[in-house]
Amino acid sequence: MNLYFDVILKIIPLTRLPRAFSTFDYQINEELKTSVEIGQLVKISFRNKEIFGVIFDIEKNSENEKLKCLIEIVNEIPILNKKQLHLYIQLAEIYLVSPSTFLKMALCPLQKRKLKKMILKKEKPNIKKEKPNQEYYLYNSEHEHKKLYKNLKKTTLIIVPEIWKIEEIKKYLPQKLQTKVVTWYAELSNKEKFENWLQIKKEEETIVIGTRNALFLPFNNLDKVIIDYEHDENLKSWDSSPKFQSKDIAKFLQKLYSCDLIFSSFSPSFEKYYEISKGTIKINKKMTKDRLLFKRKKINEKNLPIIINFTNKDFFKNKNIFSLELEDKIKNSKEDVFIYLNRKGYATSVTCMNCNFVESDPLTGLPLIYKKEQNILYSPYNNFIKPLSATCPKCNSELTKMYGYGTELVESELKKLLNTNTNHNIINIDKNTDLSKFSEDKQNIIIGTIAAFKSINWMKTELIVFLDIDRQLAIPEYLSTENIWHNIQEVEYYRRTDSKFYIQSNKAEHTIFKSLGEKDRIYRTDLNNRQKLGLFPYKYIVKYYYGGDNEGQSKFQIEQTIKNLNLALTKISNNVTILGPYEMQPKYFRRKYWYSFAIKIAEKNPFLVIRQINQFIPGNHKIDPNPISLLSP
DNA sequence: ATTCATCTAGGT
DNA sequence: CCTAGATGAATT
Repeated sequence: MNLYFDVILKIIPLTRLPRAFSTFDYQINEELKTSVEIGQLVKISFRNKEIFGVIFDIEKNSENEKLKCLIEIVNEIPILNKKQLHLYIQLAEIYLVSPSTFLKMALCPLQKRKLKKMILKKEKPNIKKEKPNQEYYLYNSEHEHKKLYKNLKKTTLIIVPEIWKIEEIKKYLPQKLQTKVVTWYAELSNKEKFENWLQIKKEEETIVIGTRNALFLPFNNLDKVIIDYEHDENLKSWDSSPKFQSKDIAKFLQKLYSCDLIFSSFSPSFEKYYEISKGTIKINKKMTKDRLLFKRKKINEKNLPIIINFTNKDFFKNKNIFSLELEDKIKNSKEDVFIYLNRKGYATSVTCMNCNFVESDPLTGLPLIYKKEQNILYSPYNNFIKPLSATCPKCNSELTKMYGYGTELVESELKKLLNTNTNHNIINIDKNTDLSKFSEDKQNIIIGTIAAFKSINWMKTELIVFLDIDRQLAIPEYLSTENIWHNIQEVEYYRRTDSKFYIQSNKAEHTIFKSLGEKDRIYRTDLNNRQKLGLFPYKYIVKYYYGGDNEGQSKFQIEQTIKNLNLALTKISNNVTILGPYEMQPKYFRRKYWYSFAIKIAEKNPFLVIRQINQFIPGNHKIDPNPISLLSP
């Protein structure tokens, strides 16, 4: 074979690889040598299999190494440009994954056969904007929301937090633009992904509406990126690695394509409120003289949510979950009712009313969950099971009772309350919603978690109830206040103006409830608090964590890392502080013991610092920049 | 990560 | 002696 030895191709294989692997070296034969280019899609032999790869770099082979040979160049026109490649590499360094992870997200749907037919266009040099804009679009109604999508042009990427919102946005577009829409979300089949991917590559002008993974598609050019429902936690990849926040990635895209960037929502995130009030991001609304973003409402205004004071005593003594007032409202309702709970399951924990003892898992330290069918307590994180005792193990009091409850208990209580033979239809919604359960002619009473929001027919709903908001307020995460706030605002945004919205709580004095008529208050109070504690958005937080086979080793490992990092930090930046080490909640999870620490970065560009710091992080550690939870792995 | 080879306990 | 499952090394 006629091998060409003086050139090495640095190739990123399109297969999932651990963090430590970035590029692999290949050589190339004489006839292909002249047409080789950075960014081309190529076929390589990797682990005795033929797979695709992307040429990342072309170097001189000074060592005269013997290497495997490139099989073929799939397409002469590069599938990614240098800037895009550079971004994926940069992101890989930040999120501690192999570059192949991001390349796979960009090029995931490529299939062997069809590829040969693929026609790629040579890139046209874009006329780049002098100064790309960053703006906030606040909308208070569907009408205002639609306006955002009225004058879309060229190529626009719209990111929404959940799949079902893709269709919602699509309907907002003018008719003639709707035909140009390409959607992108994980549940598309490989075939659909390939077709949509091709369309994005081929067409000069497309409008892409998708969930967070659409951020990594290789666009030829981008005019505008819109992050809608900007307050929503699902814009964060919180459950799978790489754990990116879409809003962070969008800023990288703005640099790459020099496109406009719009964040929008009916309920701005606290972080964006901070930016708006600081003037770092422009907004489409005028602030008042007092620099308030929202108009104040009179407390007696009929459409404000109503707080029902429901003390622990009511709950324990009556053995009831509804206040009398609520029972009355539910009984007298004629149209749909939506009862919101923040978690599913039967009971969350068992507690003694006398001595406050809580039955907990000895391993994780977390409260055990009561399983009605077997009358047992169990831990969801391991196999720990324990029968429920009638008396408190600590003080022998008989007052051991459930605290916290799920949709099942609400369902059975509702049935008691309403008698079963009447004209209503009780629906318990979990993640797998069956829309056929909804009745057209009967009154629907829907019990659900946040997942139920998409199934509610708001025009038919006259009563909305938040039942156990106290439990959500007790979650020891700094973002929990903000999340509850957005939950309430989501109802406020969607519900009919003549509907009633009741919130049952034993913390009626909480700022959240005081803020219902003057929204700016909760933003300022919570932001003040975050400033004091040095949290986001005042400091950029990065969580590092590690799970080992035994507790001591995990703790030691994290302590070592912090030690090394402290030494390194003197050279990197003075504006970084370390929080921890601390054990995670739950500390035993997926057969590992988890320890963690977090860093707080007070720099304009935190990602530069993160890339430097990551060099001192061992390969077995995980990273979560801008986390939604500091405690859980 | 995933593959692929080697090792091991337990059964025939 | 065979095999399913476990363990571990290597990927250009």
